[in-house]
Amino acid sequence: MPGHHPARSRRTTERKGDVRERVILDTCEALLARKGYDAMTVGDIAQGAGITRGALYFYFGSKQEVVTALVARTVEHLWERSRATAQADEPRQAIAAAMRRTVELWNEHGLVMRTAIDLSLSVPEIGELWSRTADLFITAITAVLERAGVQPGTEPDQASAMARALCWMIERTFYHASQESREKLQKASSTCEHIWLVSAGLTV
Amino acid sequence: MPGHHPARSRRTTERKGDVRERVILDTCEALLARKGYDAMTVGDIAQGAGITRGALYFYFGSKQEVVTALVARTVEHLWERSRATAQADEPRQAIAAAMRRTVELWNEHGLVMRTAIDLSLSVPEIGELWSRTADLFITAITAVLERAGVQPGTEPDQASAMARALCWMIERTFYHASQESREKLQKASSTCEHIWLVSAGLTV
DNA sequence: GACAAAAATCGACGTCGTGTAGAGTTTGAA
DNA sequence: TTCAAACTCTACACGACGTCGATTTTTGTC
Repeated sequence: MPGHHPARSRRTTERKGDVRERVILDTCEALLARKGYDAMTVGDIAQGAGITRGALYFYFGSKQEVVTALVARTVEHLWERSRATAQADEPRQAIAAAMRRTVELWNEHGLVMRTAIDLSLSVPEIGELWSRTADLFITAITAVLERAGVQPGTEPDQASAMARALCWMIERTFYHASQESREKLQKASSTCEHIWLVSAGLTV
Repeated sequence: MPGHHPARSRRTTERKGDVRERVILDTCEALLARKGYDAMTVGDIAQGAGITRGALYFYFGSKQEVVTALVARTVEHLWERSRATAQADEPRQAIAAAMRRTVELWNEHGLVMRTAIDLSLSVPEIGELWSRTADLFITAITAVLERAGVQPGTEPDQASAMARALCWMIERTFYHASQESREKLQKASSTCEHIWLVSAGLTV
């Protein structure tokens, strides 16, 4: 997101600015945890990164751009992880694996994910990023449901519609649980997994 | 929320200020729809209500207080409506009735409800208001689940935990659907109802 | 209907955070 | 060495917020 100076591609040695950029994002993440988005000021970020406001505006055009870059960095990581996870064939296993992975993601990046959700409305760029991420999950859930025998086409239990609802359930449940504690997150995961299983027709 | 002058209770004739207060909230709601929370300024609200900024600060201490009052007004209405709805005995009927009512509420007050959700984090007062509202729904869902035979105590399918997850599913699904169209809202409702039914063990 | 108290309104002010401008310094490749 | 780019800083202008004190209008009472 270094919008100002386009030609900083193909390069072996790391520019000083690349480091700064990373430090800025790290600082932003820390401040987000400590003060929250509204209370966090551009001056705070700059100070935390050891530069002045003026210098920060060389890297990012606004406070929103900083946070957008932070979200982008995190979301990038989510996508990587999603790609890396092998798709199990057996629905029960697939569901268990997916929930396990989701718990991990929220444990590691809960703060930024919550921020992304919160800012999805006011910062369209972030909204886009998050919605693309959600679509990834919805697609995956849909696949599992269909493999478990849920009809792809008939309303209202068509797989994709159900997948969407289940995705929002997981998002919101984890959103809240991740604010509390790891234990809550684990319990929330169990509950969501159970509902997912039942919805897939895999009753115990 | 007329915090400034406490002793305005028991009164038959309506003060001029009571009208203004209502006009301010109405204006705020309209602006919220047109520009969104961030873009909406205190000056905008005042101008829309036909007064100056200074006058508005006589009624409310801040922009947040105005929106909080608006949310409070709406939430009050939700509670009223919830109380008025008779609790059907038969689970299937109860679920159908609840979803029907939820669709109505989101159709009428979707904008303010979405705003309440968005500001739950940054405005603690609103967070409290909304969380209390959610608890109402969770309690209701729990009751239905238990009446349908879901164990109240055993993990992870204890009724209250499932109810919480289902509540968040409905909230988030309706949140998104109500931004699109009434049709989407209706479809979303069907899907949520289906998942709720299945979760209650009332498989078709 | 007059009059005092309360309610309501206004305009001006100080503060804070944002984003921009321009000038100066460092870095690195030719 | 030199020159352009990458980088940094201080200073400024703007907009929104919230406060203050003075002033006008409304309200209830005699």
